[in-house]
Amino acid sequence: MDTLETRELRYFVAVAEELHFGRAAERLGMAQPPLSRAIQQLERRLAVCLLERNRRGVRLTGAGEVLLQEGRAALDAAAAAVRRTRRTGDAGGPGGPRGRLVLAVKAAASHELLRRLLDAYAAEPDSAEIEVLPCGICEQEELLRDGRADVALMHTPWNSLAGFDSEALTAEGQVAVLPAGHPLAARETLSLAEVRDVPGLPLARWPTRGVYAPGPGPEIHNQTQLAQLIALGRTVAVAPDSARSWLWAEHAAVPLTDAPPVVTHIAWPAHSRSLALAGLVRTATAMTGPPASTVPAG
Amino acid sequence: MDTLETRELRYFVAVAEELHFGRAAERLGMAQPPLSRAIQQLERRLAVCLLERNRRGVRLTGAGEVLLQEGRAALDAAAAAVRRTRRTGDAGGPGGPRGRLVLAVKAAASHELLRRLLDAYAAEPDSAEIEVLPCGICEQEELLRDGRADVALMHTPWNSLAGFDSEALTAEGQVAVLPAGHPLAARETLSLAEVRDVPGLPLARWPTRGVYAPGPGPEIHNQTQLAQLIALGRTVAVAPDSARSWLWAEHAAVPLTDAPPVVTHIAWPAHSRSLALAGLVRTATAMTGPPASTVPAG
DNA sequence: CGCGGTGATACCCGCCGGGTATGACAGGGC
DNA sequence: GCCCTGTCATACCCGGCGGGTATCACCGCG
Repeated sequence: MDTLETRELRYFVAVAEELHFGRAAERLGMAQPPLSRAIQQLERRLAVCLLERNRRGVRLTGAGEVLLQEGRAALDAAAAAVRRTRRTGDAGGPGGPRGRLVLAVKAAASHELLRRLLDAYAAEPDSAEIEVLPCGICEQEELLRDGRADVALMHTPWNSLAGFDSEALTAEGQVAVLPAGHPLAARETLSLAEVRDVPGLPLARWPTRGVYAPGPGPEIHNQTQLAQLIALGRTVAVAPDSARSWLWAEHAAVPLTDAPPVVTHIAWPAHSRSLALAGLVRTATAMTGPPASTVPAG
Repeated sequence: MDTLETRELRYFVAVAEELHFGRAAERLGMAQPPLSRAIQQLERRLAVCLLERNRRGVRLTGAGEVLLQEGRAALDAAAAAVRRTRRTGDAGGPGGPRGRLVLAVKAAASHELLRRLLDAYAAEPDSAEIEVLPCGICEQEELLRDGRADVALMHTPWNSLAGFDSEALTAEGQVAVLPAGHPLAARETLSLAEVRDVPGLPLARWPTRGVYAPGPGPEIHNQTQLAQLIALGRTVAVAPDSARSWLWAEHAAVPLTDAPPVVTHIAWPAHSRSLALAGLVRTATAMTGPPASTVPAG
């Protein structure tokens, strides 16, 4: 009628991502014919054309693009429902997830802040157990959406806070991270423009909101890989001030004068009602200074 | 395995809301035994106890409360996927919902702003058709979540922007709306405290984020009802300045000195990629003054 | 012109979602 | 104490449909 089963969404998303019925069916662990039929039924029920079948491949229509986007969100929501329910079920007790709270943190970022936060929260009366889930660059948003995490530390402008509740915690400047021997490493300060076009030293690219900007530099997936590439003199990176904590001897950090500040936020799914989460957020905001910088949404 | 069908979510949400298998089954248009079995299967698959069956009724466990909340969100997301896909499918064309855009507006609020916005947007080159969906107080959030609307005008602090992208448009003060003959109606200004305890004239209550605060005053569901009750001398209300536009002769408006300002935002589901929506938001922000007041989330 | 690779069709089967009938059990009225 | 009522659970059956296999229709290509 006017409701979609998650099975149908799963099927469509698979096809829309693969743009190939056979591969999609394989990914779903099923045969191709039933998948074709399911998609046809879907299109008939929605009375909408989702895919354009040219011989040789498949393309998405406008409606298909919308369903891909919205369907992913719906699947994430369903997965989140399962995960969060399971998590609270383990520990039991009413009033939301009381026993365990999964905190997603970019690996090796916000290290000092994280330590202080965990210590301060553990000292609170009846605090929940915090499981720290280290994640790749820019992965926090996905983890929050699909329920693998309950709360995350995010860094604007790298992460997007869209769709989440959040509180700003701290702000910091940015530095250029260079090979120690590089001529620019001796400078007191640098500008973004200077760093951007160092001859023979392309700027490393990491994803902003999940997508890599085009450019000549290498695509960075984790901080170790980045450190190595810099140490090898293959790239230069722009990173928040706190990155100094993981620099090697072969690295040099030079403050940037005109880079936007990096703001660390604690973020969680909108409308979360967990007591444990509320306590953690209260601890975090109280710790990093009173309501100097809070987000208006609330 | 580790995925929930929307059917199962629908069933559980019905039971969790009714707290009664028989009534829930009736609401779902099915018999009670299969519903009982479905919920049992659900609990077994999640390996979590969701309901506490005392003889004489049913109660939610902590996990059950979480699943109710998350399940509603997932069902909304699935419904939104259907609705938005259908809407764009009608008009066809790639690049997101191009043909029609549904704008949810509190009936009779922001009237002047709305008119200007619609006029300005219609004047844009290749603008989409805007369908205005008038809605009850505080209903916009639900409409955006389940896809009945694509974009909404919201008013903090009445509405919550949590979970949405938004841009602030205008801010205005608030006034007390009194029966014209009332002694306080002659005052130049009033304070919230003065309005709150006028003898024999309890403050009208309308929902903040969907829930009514407790109090002696009448619960307001729409603006006409409110206007009538005020005119009859049964209640007094606090309303934004623009409410003056719908006042009757029997009403009087007195500015409040210490009420928080009401900010009108244009809000839309996070991560929306519609070109038409982007155009509307651009028009709205450009119209109400340059980037004086924008929300940081991007 | 045959071959490979695409998605669609035809057909069959077994599972499971749903219905009906009934049971188990507790509370309340008399 | 009794039975009656209202609740959810169990037992059993059936039909639909989701999924599999085999095959077709079509096109591009060497």
